[in-house]
Amino acid sequence: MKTEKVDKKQAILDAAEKLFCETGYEGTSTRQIAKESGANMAMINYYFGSKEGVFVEIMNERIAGFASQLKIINEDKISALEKLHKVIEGYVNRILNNTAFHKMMHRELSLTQRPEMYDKIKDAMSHNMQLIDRIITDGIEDGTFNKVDVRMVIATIMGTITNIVIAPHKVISCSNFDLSNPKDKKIIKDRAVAHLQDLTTVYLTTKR
Amino acid sequence: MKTEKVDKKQAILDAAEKLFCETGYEGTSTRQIAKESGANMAMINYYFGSKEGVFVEIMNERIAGFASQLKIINEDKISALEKLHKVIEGYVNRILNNTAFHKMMHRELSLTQRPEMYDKIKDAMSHNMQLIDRIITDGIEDGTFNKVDVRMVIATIMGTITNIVIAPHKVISCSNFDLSNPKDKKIIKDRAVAHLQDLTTVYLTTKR
DNA sequence: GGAAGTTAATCAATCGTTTGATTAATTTTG
DNA sequence: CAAAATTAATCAAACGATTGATTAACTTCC
Repeated sequence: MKTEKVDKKQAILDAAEKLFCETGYEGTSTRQIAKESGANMAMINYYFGSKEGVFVEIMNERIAGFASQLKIINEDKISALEKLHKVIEGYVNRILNNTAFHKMMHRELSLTQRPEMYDKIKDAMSHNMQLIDRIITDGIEDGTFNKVDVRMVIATIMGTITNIVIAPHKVISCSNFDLSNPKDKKIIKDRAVAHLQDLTTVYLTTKR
Repeated sequence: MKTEKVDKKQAILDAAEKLFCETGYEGTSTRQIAKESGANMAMINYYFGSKEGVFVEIMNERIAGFASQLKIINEDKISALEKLHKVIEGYVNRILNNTAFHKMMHRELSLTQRPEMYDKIKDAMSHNMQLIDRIITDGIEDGTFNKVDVRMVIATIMGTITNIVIAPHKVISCSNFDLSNPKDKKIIKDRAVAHLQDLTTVYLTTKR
């Protein structure tokens, strides 16, 4: 008997992430998840205990993948500006390669009903923020960067990317544009990186 | 007999907006709305036809208040940069004075289940975007602004503000900070306006 | 044969909505 | 003017449908 060994557990996670992204956590029923993943409803509770268990698992999985990526940058013997540009490129890439999850995460940040999840996301983000904060602060202290409102600059960098993901129509008015299309995604990625690198270069290093 | 004539209809709208913001549309039940507003459950359908009717009414009310505000700016005989600074100040003020609604609107943008609502929000935003687009484009054409990726600059301005509203912990790490506290809100407002005006000034007008 | 995986059937709880009745205010009529 | 008719507002109760979760039986596999 050749059962197609597509891991049911993973299929549930994938389907749930897709649906949670599209219609929200409360807007998605366990029956939808079961149908979309091809698993029986009871499998959700069998593997994850509850609907929220699925959600928590997705978030934990993704957040774990967060931290492992940006360590090396800060050890390179390159200028603060180059470091920042590397971070921007990495950040844009990761977020635009995971737009569904990023939307989900951001939406969860704007709700109050799962405080533990809010804190978890906040902690995961603050890690990245501290990295950027350190890069910019170092640049200011060694005189290569202007004195700026560091946290606001970070909010600008992250906010720009998030805004592009959630409201791409702001950037591309073309109606048949689709972020899930690899070609369109590449275009947006390049534009976002170019813009943010240019912006930070001018704003942080222009003598005035 | 002087019954306290607090309009039940408005009470429902107020309660619903508060709850929709805190726990999302799907996460809020009509029973909660009824309880919070002090109205009977049936009044929701009596006045608005359905739960979604309440939601649509809230959005329409708010979006209507949107358009009426920014007309004058573009007629002033002031420079493109001054216009942009005025727009930034107005935008920051409006969004930080309506953080709850703005969160709700932004969350709705990231969902796919109510396309008409998505389009409605998109249209309301595009109006403002065209205004900013025009200001920057004019500045570029008359030579006072550098040639930049206009839509990306807009995404940066709007994204920064949205990011501050939804994730204020990024800007203020102080734990007992509260955006609903007028004093704290004023501080954030001023910082956001100062940052964005400084950023746009440097980025758009620095000769290079 | 027993642990792990899978299924259909079922559970109580909650969902948004509707109902029929009642009250209070307003308008019409004699 | 006052009785009658009409309207708007409000209520408790109930509706059918759906929710997340659980059960118990069945299958698969080592």
